[in-house]
Amino acid sequence: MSREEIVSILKEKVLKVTPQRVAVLEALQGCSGRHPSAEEITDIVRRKNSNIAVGTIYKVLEALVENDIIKKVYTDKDIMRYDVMTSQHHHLYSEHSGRIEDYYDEELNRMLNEYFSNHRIPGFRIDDIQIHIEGEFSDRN
Amino acid sequence: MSREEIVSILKEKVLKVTPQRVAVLEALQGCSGRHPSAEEITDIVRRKNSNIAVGTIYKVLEALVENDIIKKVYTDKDIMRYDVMTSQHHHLYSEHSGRIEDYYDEELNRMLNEYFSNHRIPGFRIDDIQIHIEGEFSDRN
DNA sequence: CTGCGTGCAAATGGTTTGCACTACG
DNA sequence: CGTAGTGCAAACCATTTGCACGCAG
Repeated sequence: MSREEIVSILKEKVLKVTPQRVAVLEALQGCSGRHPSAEEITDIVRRKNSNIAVGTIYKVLEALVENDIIKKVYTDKDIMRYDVMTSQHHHLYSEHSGRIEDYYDEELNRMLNEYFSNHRIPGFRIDDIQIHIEGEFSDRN
Repeated sequence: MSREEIVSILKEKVLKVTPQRVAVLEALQGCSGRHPSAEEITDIVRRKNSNIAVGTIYKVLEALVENDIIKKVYTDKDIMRYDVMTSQHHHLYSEHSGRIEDYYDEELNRMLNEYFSNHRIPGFRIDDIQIHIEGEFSDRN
């Protein structure tokens, strides 16, 4: 996602293109797969760009979430984490280290989508399906 | 889960059987499927039983989570919610109302378990698989 | 120009913590 | 009896909010 792409995404959603919004998106994009918290994003932006207020980070993140540009990652902790919106994927969680990693699996997606189109849930309209896989990373850290 | 069962579960985990722990488990059990927050649990316990300190609620919940008697429910909000441990099940989330409902589906469990025993994830040991189904409840509120 | 977006600092509120007291085993 | 558990209130800290100022469209 180049700066150009970021700008066009923001324009498409009729969001004003500000240096802060671009910087936050670049930060998120830069550590894609790490699912940074607001604090980590603040650090990254401050290191690379000019200063930015913490309140602004939260307001920017809120605007991006609201416009479906990024997503909040579901966790069992009280620190929110964020994810750039890419194609349908799942997450590997390590309770032990707090690490959350993306898991892409087209075959799994096909299987799930087929399963749920054949097994409607009465009284519920499905918008999105995500698998939370809990366990432990072994070889890597 | 009767009071007797609750007592035996606590004893099995070598946790002291206190009125507070029993009350919290009864409350969780009583609104199973509602996935109450710490505050809701406090209200329920205070209504039925004697007074209980908020700090105690959190300490009790922490002990129960640590001993695999209950689970934290993954959310994208900063208010924690809890779930009694029952057989493998999934969750329906309504972003709109904040409602989280259990979804039991044996066929789905079989499919997932089979899929992941045939598709090991390199460098990751799976302990638990849970599907987060986002959407909207229609007929019921 | 005009209002949306930002910076700053104070407020909020769920959760945690420290410590004296209680009661389970 | 001794120690894990509880009550209470203060502390914590991620997130939110209000308001004056600045800049994107």
